[in-house]
Amino acid sequence: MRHLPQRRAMMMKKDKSNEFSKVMTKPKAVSLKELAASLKLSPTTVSLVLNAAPTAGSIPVGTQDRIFEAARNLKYRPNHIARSLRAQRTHTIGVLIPEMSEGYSATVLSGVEEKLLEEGYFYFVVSHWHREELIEHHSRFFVERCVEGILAVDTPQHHQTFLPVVSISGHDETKGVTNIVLNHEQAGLLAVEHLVKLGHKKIAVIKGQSFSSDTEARWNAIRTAAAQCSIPIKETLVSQLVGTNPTPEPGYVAAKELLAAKADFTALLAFNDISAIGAIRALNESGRRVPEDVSVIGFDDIYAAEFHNPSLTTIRQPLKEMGCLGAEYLLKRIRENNDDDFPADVTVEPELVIRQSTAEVKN
Amino acid sequence: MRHLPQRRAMMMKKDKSNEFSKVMTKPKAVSLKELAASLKLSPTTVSLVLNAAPTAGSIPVGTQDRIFEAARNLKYRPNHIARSLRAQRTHTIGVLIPEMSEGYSATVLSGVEEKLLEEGYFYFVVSHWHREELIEHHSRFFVERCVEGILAVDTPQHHQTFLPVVSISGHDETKGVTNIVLNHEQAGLLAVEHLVKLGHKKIAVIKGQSFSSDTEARWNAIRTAAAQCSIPIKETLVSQLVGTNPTPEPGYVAAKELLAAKADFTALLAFNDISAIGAIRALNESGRRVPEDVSVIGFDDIYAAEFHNPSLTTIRQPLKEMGCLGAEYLLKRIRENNDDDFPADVTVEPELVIRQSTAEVKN
DNA sequence: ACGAATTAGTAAATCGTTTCACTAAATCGT
DNA sequence: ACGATTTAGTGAAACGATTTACTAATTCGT
Repeated sequence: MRHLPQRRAMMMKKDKSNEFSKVMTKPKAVSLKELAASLKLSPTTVSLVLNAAPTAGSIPVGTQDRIFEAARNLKYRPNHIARSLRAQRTHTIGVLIPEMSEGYSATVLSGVEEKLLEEGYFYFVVSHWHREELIEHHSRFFVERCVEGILAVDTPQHHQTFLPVVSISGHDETKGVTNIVLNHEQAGLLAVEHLVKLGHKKIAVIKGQSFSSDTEARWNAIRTAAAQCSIPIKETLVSQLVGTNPTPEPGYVAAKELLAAKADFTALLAFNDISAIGAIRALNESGRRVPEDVSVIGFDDIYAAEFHNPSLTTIRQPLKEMGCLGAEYLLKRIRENNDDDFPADVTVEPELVIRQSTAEVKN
Repeated sequence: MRHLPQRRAMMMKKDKSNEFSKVMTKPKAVSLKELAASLKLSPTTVSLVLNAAPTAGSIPVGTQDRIFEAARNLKYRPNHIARSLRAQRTHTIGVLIPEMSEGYSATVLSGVEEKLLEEGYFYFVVSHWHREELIEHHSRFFVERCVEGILAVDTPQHHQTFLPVVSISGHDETKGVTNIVLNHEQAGLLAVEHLVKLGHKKIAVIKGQSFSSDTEARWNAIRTAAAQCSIPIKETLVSQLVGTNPTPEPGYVAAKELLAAKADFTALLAFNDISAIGAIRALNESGRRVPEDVSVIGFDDIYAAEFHNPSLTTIRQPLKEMGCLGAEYLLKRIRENNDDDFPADVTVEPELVIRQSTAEVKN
């Protein structure tokens, strides 16, 4: 009397797992051990064959085929966690970014993803919103999760880890960290020369936020380039982005400040495209047209730049490529784990993209 | 005589690990076993105490303190991989997105990230570029990596997995999948009513790409709303986005088509903000001003919308909130692993954001 | 003062792989 | 025909945690 209901229950369960209209009830992935048992072989043999280990040469082709077939039939998928634990390799890296929603990090990430997937790596992303303690906190989690390396995007270098680190648009001289950086001198020169060629002499500048890694380098490059062109930047024509708002709003505010100070300029060099967009809004509101009254040039060439109105003249950074490169160097470092003789810097070249936001100076 | 050199060696090693000029030489994370050994306790005890297991009540406070102190001193961090293997819980989920660089997915992701980190979860993201085989391929990798659930963003639902799945802006009736969706009817109504109130009667529409999950629902909603307002959409005033280009380019092309067909319209309902931006470009090029000659309304309210020129009137989708909600429901599903009685849909409300790209119809 | 309950732990199994060190049987060389 | 190779595998120990089921010593209740 006892086992009858039980058999019934079993059958119902089985039916259910075949029934398509019902949610599958955990088919519970098949393990190597189970696969081996079904073949009446040891897990060792199966593992060797499936991983095409050199030792597997001694296993006859017939057996190998049986193994492959069974693996396919039972839909065997090796458990990556177990494998990671045993092999002490997770094929995972951690990526630190300031925040996600604005185009810069996202574009870099698309490059990172492309390269990593090619090589069988996955990645965790976390945003730190420019908060020092979050950077540290997340780095620790990365270590706990056994990532094999860290990619820091526009993120100041914390305290050093024993993990390989590659930094994209970082400017830390921390020993052992490879920085993927733009040739800022060239970028500054391209921007300033472009404006000078158009006849501009009164050039205003919006510097980046103090926490942004590129701020200093870009500002220095612009100053140097301006000096070279004999039109040094006037102190009164310099404004700076403040706050962590990732929208064009800080650029808007910075331009408003310039305008409020009755600054006299015919061209504006914004820290990046996002802030250029904000600045254009401010200029328009004050009755100045871009580019007729003021030429505006941005940096980065994010997607929005091309389709903004007016479309943005900008100094293009190859963001996706930088992501690719960052991932590539990090993987290289992970593989050859000698930490020395890795380049401290890898430089990529900027490109002047001329669109509608700059024009010859009037009169 | 024997232990002296040994002590010396130990000291040197210690010095080296404090030396800042050298790259740290793999301090090799300390394991539970080592920590336990250093305390002359068993791993069991240490584990129990550190995890505040109920059984740990019987361990005297003094010992507990010793354990905590040693853990701090040796910088013990539990190995998440080992823990995952044993507990069969990875605290990781997989997120599928079409692609990263454009604002939509990135904004959703920022919501996802926020919620997940709160709950101690990390996530893998992968892009499928609208390619069916990549969706399947990545899903398999997710299973291999033992993610606890999958969040599909604007991604058609493949074959069913045994993993919990929550879909954001998906429209599949796959059993057991919870969809986070916009109230499309309301969205369509808001858009159409807004234009009608401004006096528009000749309304053109740019439909989304055929692969985009929202395309059909949005189109139906718009048609229904227009019919309700007694200004049915004319076939000749409908265009559609084509191609996977994530920039405004498809919108530009779609608008060009409308113009080439000499379509007569005073308002344009674009599939989303990105395509609205492209469409505005096309309209401007053909000499039509926005909003003076043509009113344009977008969908989504991505960051770019507010600062575009003209700023975009749009139907806001709470993208970040949808990300949050998606993560929340997925986690809920993971925790209570009864797969039934989960909502098939969770609806969020759209909001009309009036900016500069729409205006009263002329004459 | 005796058994019961509590205190303070520990040993060993387990999660799913990989891999090192084996072995038993068959084949080969001479 | 004998030892040496090769063939076709296997057993068991990792990897670093968690957890179940113990034990030995002490304290408690009566």
